[in-house]
Amino acid sequence: MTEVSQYSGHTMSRATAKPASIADVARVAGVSVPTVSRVLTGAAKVSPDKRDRVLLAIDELGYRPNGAARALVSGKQRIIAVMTSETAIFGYSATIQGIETAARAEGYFVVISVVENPTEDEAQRAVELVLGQPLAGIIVLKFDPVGVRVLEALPPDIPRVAVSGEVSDEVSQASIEEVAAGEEIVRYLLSLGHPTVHHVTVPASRDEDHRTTGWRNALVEAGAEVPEIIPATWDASSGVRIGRRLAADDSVTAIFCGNDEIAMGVITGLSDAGRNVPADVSVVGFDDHPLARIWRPGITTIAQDFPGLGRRAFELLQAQLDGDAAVARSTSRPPLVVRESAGPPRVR
Amino acid sequence: MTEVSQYSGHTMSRATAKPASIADVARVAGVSVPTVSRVLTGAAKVSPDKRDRVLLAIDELGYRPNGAARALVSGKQRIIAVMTSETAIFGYSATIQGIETAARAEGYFVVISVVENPTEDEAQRAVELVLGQPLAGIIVLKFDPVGVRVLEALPPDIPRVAVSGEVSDEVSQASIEEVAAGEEIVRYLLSLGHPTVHHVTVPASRDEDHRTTGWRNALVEAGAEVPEIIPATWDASSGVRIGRRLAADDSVTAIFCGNDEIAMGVITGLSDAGRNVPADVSVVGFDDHPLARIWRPGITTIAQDFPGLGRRAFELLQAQLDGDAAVARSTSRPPLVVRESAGPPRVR
DNA sequence: TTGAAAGCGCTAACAA
DNA sequence: TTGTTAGCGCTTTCAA
Repeated sequence: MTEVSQYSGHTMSRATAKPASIADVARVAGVSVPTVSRVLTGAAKVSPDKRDRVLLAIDELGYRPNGAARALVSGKQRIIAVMTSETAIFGYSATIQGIETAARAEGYFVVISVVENPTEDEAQRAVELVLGQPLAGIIVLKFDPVGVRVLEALPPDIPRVAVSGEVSDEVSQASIEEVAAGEEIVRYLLSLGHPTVHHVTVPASRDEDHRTTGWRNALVEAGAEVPEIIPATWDASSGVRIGRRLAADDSVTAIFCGNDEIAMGVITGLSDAGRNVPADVSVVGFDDHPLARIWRPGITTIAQDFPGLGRRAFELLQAQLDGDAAVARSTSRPPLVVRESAGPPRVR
Repeated sequence: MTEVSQYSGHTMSRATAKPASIADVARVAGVSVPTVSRVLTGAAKVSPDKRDRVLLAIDELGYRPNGAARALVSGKQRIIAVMTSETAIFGYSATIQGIETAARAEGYFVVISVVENPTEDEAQRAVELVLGQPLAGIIVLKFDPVGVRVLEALPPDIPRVAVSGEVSDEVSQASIEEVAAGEEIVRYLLSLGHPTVHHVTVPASRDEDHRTTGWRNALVEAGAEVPEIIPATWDASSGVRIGRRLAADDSVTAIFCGNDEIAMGVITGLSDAGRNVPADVSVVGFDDHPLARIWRPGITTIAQDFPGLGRRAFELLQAQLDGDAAVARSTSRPPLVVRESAGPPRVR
């Protein structure tokens, strides 16, 4: 139920009158245009007298410099685009937040460009549109196939950084060592005495994402059976359905989920079906979602530092903007966080 | 632990060579600049012959129109700024997502401007910086005090829309009927037989936020005692501490939380202290967080349509951009969603 | 259908 | 210290 009401009136001038230009200010202040510019930018000395008149005129006219004109003449853009398939999912929004914070500290703004489908066409169109804006550079979130397509569609002469995804020596990249982290959490489960570890995945940027590779590595290394992968969607409810299904299978004693929200869903599904976590089944996640700590049982997980990831991506981009042409890579190793959702298997 | 590695090489040209201009294209194609422009914009007929040569030249040079120049000459900006204190918290990110989706459909981009502290100074500085960008208009998220400050700092001649917060007839506003929703969920609790309802709040845009007003209204209307308000932070862990504390108080049988994440925290705190939800204490939230459905017990809550809220905000802004100077308001009534976290009080 | 000319709002280079 | 001149890259008259 939505309602829209109208209040005509008192703001008629807002959209109609065109904004004051620097020439208007110059006229009102009785000085030349460059003098106004000098006051604005502080690039050169202006006599106190004229400076005051300029400031007065600016105030009187409510003048603000035109960003497009400034960008045009200076050739410096202060906007960077983040191209992504998602903005509201935890990992994405936390990464974007990290980018924004780092960018803001350096005087840059972040524009969001969402590309919904991983098709060549859509990526192409999105890239063309976004390049129509006055951009300094682009950060591509490559958590999923959309990022891959976007990177392919990007022309070669624009500064860009990839976040996560496949390693490449063509493009600078900020990432988290997911393979090692996946190995670590699976080894941890194995060390608890589980014969093997089942794996529920979230949608990935390619056939197999890095945490899945880590899972497989650890299993093979331990000589454990490698069960079939169970795919989930980004929606935690898909985890619930999977949990209910898995509850019926007695051979399932440990489950490694692609992220914490899916882990929560799986735990809920398991509990709904009468299985206790971690007494009957151990479940671990990935990411360290803000709610992972307050969930009961607390979710054992890998603490991905998404804001830090975003910050590192921005730093890599900034290096390019400052003229450093080298392709660079920034990685970090996320720690295992042990809580209560995993334990030894029930002795049978 | 972060590691940065450098791969010098093959991309040296990227940052150095300056991009091709429309004049370059004209020269290569052997036509005049306006002809290239005509091909680009499709504004006028161009002979197939020249058109092909232009297209070829564009391709050869990897030419892309300069966004700043276009914005300057056309006077039309395609970027709208969202000014907010937060981007990663559920309600904020879901609203921003709604704005982005609606904006993208109309060919606009969204730039994020985060203002961390609700001080006049910081709001002023943020507004000045963001207005230095080529913006079409601004959407201010007024879920908290930052939005209020930002709105005060905004010059009068820029198109703007407020999302949520205090009603005003100075500025267009998209909001959700929180007062009525707050009343409804508290009445629901009262109808279950609870003598009164305690209230845990999240940080608000003013002394008392709308859902709190609704809570108070419903209590007063029913002649129930109005307990002291318990403030929480945005962090769900603060809810856990509050839940533990409240567990000791036998008079607390129903708790209305400012959002679902706090409700989850409170439930966890209550459970940690040995109290059962909803058998011993009923707890309800607000927002309908994606995890509210899979939490156990499922959280009874108010389903705020944040993406819809964002969409409506954009539509209001677009009306202004299209020359409609009237101040308008768009509201919607969010429904109560009954799950399992609330029930009748235990008979004593 | 095409090109020449003008101009968007601003900053930078040059003289005065 | 100041003003004049030029020019950023593009679109939009205006003639031809």
